[in-house]
Amino acid sequence: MEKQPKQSLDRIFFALSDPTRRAILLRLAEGEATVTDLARPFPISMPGITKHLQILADADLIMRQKRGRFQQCRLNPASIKDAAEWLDRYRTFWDRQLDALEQFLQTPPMPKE
Amino acid sequence: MEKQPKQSLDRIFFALSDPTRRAILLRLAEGEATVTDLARPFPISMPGITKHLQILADADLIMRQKRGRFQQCRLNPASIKDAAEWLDRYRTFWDRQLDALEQFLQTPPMPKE
DNA sequence: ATTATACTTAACCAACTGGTTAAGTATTGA
DNA sequence: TCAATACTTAACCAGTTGGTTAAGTATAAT
Repeated sequence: MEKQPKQSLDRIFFALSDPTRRAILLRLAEGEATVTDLARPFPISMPGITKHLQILADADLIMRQKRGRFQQCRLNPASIKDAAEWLDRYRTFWDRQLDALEQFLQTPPMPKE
Repeated sequence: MEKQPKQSLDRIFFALSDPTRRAILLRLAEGEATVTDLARPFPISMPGITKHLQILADADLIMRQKRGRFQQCRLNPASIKDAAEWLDRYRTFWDRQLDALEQFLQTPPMPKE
């Protein structure tokens, strides 16, 4: 049913659509952490956290690196920009339309000449 | 399994995670449109489009209004800002961490005294 | 009054999500 | 060497998604 491979933005926005994953990202914004660290605040089993991390990694929002027994997780600086840029582009259109709407609704305050 | 009601950001980011829905939003950024207008570019049945619009409306990204036979759809100026603000906040953290990382990696160019 | 238009609703389907428990795999500490 | 730690993988489950077709409901046009 889903034919073409999922686009990067699809995966990024989807990853951001879950509150646990957003909380993990905000935690990682303070610095890198192990999987157990990341799991601690949540009432979710370790495999559950592993799955969330997989989704974040698939979206290139985080990077992982094994150090001994520990898996260090940290943010990936590249990916978030794509989402922010899409929203910015969208916001530009949006503001323009909003301006047009206001202009339309509002009687000109004083004719220019 | 999902207990608490879905948060606004959850719905917004989820709505943005599908390319058809993002395309619909970009189309609506050019001005309001009917459901049939919106459906035209996509190889998707009308009920499929109706579902996408429902998801966009649930996320408060669009508003709908019946005019005769037609359903006029337009952007909702309020909702997108939430997503953009979350990303901005996130980006701030991100940049800060990126700076810290660069500072750490880089030998100080010249000792201060 | 009938027909065409512009949708929506209902019912279905395969695939995926977000969670679980149980079992497996490295690595470390004693 | 053996047990504990820090995970991951596998298998399962109920609910959701993204699509479908078929049928229903207003509204408009003839």
